Amino acid sequence: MQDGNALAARLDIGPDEDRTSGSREKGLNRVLHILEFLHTTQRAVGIGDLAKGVNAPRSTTYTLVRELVDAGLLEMAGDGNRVYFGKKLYLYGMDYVRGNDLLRRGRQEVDNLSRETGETSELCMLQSGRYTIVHSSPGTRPFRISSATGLQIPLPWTASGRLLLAGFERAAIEDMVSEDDLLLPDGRRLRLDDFIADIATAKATGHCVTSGLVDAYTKCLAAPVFSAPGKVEATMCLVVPIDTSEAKTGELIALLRGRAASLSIPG
Amino acid sequence: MQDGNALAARLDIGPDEDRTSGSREKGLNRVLHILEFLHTTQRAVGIGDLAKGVNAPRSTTYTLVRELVDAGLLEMAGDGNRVYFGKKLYLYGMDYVRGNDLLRRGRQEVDNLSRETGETSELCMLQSGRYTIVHSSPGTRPFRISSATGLQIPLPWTASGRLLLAGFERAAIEDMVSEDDLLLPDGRRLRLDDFIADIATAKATGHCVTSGLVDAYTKCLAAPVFSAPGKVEATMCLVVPIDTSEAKTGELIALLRGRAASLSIPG
DNA sequence: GCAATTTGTCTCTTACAAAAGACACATGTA
DNA sequence: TACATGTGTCTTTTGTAAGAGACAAATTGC
Repeated sequence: MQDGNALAARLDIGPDEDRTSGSREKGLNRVLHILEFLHTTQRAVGIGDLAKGVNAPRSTTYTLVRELVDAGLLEMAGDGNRVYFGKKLYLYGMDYVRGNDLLRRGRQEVDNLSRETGETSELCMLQSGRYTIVHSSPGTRPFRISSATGLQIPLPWTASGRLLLAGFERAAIEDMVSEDDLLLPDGRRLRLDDFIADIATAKATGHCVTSGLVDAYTKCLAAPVFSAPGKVEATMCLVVPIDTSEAKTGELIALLRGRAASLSIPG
Repeated sequence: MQDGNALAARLDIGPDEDRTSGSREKGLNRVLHILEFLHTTQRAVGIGDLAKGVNAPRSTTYTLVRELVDAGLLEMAGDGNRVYFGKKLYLYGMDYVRGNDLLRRGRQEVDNLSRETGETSELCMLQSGRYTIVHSSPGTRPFRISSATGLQIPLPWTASGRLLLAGFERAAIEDMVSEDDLLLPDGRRLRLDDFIADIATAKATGHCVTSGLVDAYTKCLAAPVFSAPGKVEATMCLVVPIDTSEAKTGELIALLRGRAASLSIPG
């Protein structure tokens, strides 16, 4: 149970396409791709399209979908011949929540925070080496940037990303961050060394602010939630207008840090 | 899309043991068993125990668990070498909720109902041929019978079961109800014909009440939620003390029917 | 201290699942 | 009327994943 080593978070399902040849794939992998595909499309999909989407043979896809539907992981969507996630997945998901204090309390705290501040608030975690918005609660502003729950964003684009990587070795970080990830939405390219420096700073100060990284109009404030001394399990973050005053920003950060700390493991 | 036929809901994952010989199983099936096993145990499980639990070869189990953990469907539980559901399943589950108006509104309505009445309230659905508590909200009574979400109970034991089967042919009902299901917790055996008669009554009156069926102290009131005229998609139910007065019961049923109707598809 | 059990990783074999592709039947559209 | 496009179900073939078993290392128990 050596736990310090860098092999902790390896994701080998390869995003998608790099399966160049139509090589034979394990059924389970096909299923994982199917689930992931449905997650990204966020809507019921025809089986034909699904086959294309995960680029699997039609026949195979039909078989797998039938099995998954029988098992309740997928359901035929009401209208016709489309499939989407099924009740079973919901039930398993609730089991996860039930077994996970942090998530349960975190969701609560995020909802509170966004209600109290009026800003969009999010709970973020590392999910197989990627930054994931686990729960978010929209603010009351007319224009809110809504990042869907479950969205995966490159780590370097976010304040939370910098905090989440606080505990990792350089090698592990290099593993998790691809070249593409360093290319910001506005076209600038972040240098890996700068990113790693940011991480160190974030670790030291105990919070992180990024301005105009994912889009030009927002600032992102983040604070770490610890599951053990030094181990960042999650972050809470607030998304505020980029022109929010220094003073106000400071206030919010203080609030955020307090809440995040209250979620952390006692010690 | 013939939908009247009885083959609709067949669950062939066979509970567990009847796999007499060590016949070779598809990986996907093993995975489905693993998920189901974790769902029933409701706690993190060691991989060895898991292999025993789903009675699969250890080597296979290790392989599958590793793949599932890499994919994020499972997670190694904090303490050591146990696994439980992972964040991915939570995310997929939330996708399901998002894509499912009924569930989303139903959860809300159930929460309201239990808050207003002080009684335990539940949203129930048919899940691959079995009765499932999809969401429940505990009442304020000192002794509350808490049936965990996701619990699967034999259809004949419940008021909701009678409503959920309202649209089905006799043959389909026979398919879904086993001999064991007809044996009530108190040892009495329900006759299938009586059960089917109950279903007809429930369909006609638009609600259903059962007294002391799952336990001797409670009454269960249920009302149907329709997804189309005649098609019962779900039920809402209230669990109240068995000695609740006729008058009070009538009141609650009226309330319940109203709420359930409000969830039903417009028509 | 030495057994007995459990854990995690490896190798090798063959039973069998994934894939290819043919088929029947709908659609829509030039 | 022909012609493309999509859907759902077959059968056949073959590449490989599931499984048996052996192993070292870590945990137990007595």
